[in-house]
Amino acid sequence: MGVKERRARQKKYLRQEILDAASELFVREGYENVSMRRIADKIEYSPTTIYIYFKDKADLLEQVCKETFARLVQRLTKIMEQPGEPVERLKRGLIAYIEFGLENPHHYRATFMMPIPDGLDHEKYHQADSPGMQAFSFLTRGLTDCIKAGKMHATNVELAAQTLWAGIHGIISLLITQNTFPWVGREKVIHSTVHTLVAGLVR
Amino acid sequence: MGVKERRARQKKYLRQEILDAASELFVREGYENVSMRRIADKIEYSPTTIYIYFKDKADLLEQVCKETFARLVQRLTKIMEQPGEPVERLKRGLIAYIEFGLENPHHYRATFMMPIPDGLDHEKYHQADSPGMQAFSFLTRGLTDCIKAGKMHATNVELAAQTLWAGIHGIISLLITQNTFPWVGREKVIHSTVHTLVAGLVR
DNA sequence: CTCATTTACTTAACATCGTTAATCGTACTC
DNA sequence: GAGTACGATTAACGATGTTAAGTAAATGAG
Repeated sequence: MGVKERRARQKKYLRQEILDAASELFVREGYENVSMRRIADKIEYSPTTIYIYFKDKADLLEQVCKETFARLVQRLTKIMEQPGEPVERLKRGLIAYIEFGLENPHHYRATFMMPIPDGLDHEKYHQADSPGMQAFSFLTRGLTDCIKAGKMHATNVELAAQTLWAGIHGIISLLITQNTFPWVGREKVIHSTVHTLVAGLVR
Repeated sequence: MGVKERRARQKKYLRQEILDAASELFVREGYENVSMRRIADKIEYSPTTIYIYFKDKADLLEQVCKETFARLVQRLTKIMEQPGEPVERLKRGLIAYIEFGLENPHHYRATFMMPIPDGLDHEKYHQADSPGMQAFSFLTRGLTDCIKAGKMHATNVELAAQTLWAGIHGIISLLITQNTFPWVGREKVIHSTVHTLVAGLVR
């Protein structure tokens, strides 16, 4: 009886269709401008159907972001596998992270610039296998590589990684929300941020 | 005929009352959890009355944030007036900015972590007299002080200020939204960020 | 084949939101 | 005292996220 399997396959298919529709709307408009009804319209189902596949709107968009951040992890993996000078490699990773954030401003905003829903999720969030945390772990890995190569003093690696994260998150989120600010130049300020952070850590 | 003046005074008084009520709710709940109706309830007026004094919800909360950021400007002014070593003074300013952001997470989020409403505000925002920009100008001032004192190379000051802003904004916004993340310690990571940025710029 | 159960989905509705139009009442002007 | 300007209100619109109840078809057992 492959009937169970077929049904499961169909469910999975619709689930993905919802994710895709939500993602597309989400990319064009922001989180708050995407309504459940519009997503439902797009896939030509009733709005309540979505609630069979996802707990609520927050859950749905969390899954959407998860998909997107998985692509970031792929990109970072590729960079980290490349040989060469570790500090340069770390810098390339930072730049890639920043570019990713600017390419996917709505996803980035949803995952890192939204208040974490108060509740008991204190542990559910920030699990090691979540794409966000995987991306973060690249920082610590890149840093330890630098230390091993003697390019950096072996201070608190975790602290350094968090400092680095703060820095690149800062430039991403500012460029996203304050895009009418008279920046001295996007590329320039991105490069300056990365350079300043790394220089400050190597010392 | 002081009648016109009295009316104006009354208007101003109610306007301030609305601002205060909105601010108090705003501090406790987030932007999205404060409704016009609840603000109206608090001051015991009808919801539509608010629209006589403020264009819409965004306008009202913008004014609330303006008030709050004016306090930050005061604080920064006090710090910048103090004598002493300019790099240390700059650092104290950065710390004060970060502390302010963490003390007023909702106001900070509303002004710097929200998508700028698309429209023609491209110039209205980022006016030099807005408290946000005034606060930013402290960075350039602090940096030029350092350069004058020979503590820093005279590279592009504007670029350095924007880099600094990105960095401190990063740690503020991350600590606000990702407060369940296993930080190595709030104070530690704040200090590390400031130190790294300044060290990276002085080089 | 028949009947009961499960399953996927929809319709209807609730509470709440920001906001506008129409209206009311009163304090002012003349 | 009549007319007016203005502050505030009531009622309503359209839209939101979400839940409860209902429907119709596919599935399983006898």
